[in-house]
Amino acid sequence: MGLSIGQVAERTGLSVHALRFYEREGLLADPVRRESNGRRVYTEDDVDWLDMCIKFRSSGMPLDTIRKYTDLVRQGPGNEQDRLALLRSHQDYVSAQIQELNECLNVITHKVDIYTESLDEGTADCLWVAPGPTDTSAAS
Amino acid sequence: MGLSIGQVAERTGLSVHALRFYEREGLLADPVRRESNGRRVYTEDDVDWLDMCIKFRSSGMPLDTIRKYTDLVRQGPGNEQDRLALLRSHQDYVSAQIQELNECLNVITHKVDIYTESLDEGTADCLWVAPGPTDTSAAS
DNA sequence: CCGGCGCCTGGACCCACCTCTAGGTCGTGG
DNA sequence: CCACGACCTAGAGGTGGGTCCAGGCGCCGG
Repeated sequence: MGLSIGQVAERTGLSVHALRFYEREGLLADPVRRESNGRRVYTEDDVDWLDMCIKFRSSGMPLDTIRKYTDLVRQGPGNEQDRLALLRSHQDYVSAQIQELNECLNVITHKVDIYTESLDEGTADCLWVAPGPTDTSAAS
Repeated sequence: MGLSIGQVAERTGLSVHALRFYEREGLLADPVRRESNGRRVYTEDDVDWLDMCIKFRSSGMPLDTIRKYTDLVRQGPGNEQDRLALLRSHQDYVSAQIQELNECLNVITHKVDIYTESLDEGTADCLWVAPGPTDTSAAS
């Protein structure tokens, strides 16, 4: 049931270094148990928590905010509104990000299409393309 | 028709510093014209190009890659396949990002829902929630 | 008994991406 | 005439998020 840091690294995809780093940074609810020799022993719950942290991170939550959330959880019941607020705020952030990325994707796809067409038709000229929908102008 | 760096900053949302920085980094197709006194004069096309760079950046394209793209464009016609490859690759990258963000959003939304329910029902207990769909366990 | 692995710590380092500073030039308005 | 604000340059500094290294321990197989 106890996992070594190496095993956790393998499961989570985080490096051993990063795992220690995250711990130092206070991102783990409990500071990880140790064997008598000082080696870390992780539980499955630790791994679950880390997976969540990874989701947070990969959706752009700064370590600092993860730490705040962790602190709230560590404090135990009673601050659920705070946790919820934090989560909701991140939820909004992620939604906004997705929207922005979709816009970017549109622009890029538009450009890809133009290049593709031009190449298909051999008219590899006039590839100065603006991001606008009605293109008459400059710069691509 | 000519815009000062300050005006461009305002339009693009980039800082004056960032605009100079981008120029130094070779992200502008042409190295920006100058007035006799050395001040930069931007055209509308420059702004369009910058807007595109911003789209690239905000979708995670590193400056380095933007520079490569810029170089290709600067070289003129003949390398459209290369440009297209670069764009397609970024397109894939952005799509992947969107997918990942959607997964993250699901997880977060799931947690938000759980907290919301619990708070609604006053059962502000047992909020140890795992990211999995069938939650029986630990850590949130 | 030795080599090698996996782990430990603290701190130095790195990278991308800006941002800010110092020190200076114009040009305009009061 | 002088202050002010916008601009210029080169280069230093800062931030976030790790990565890596030196130096060391404990255990295991050969």
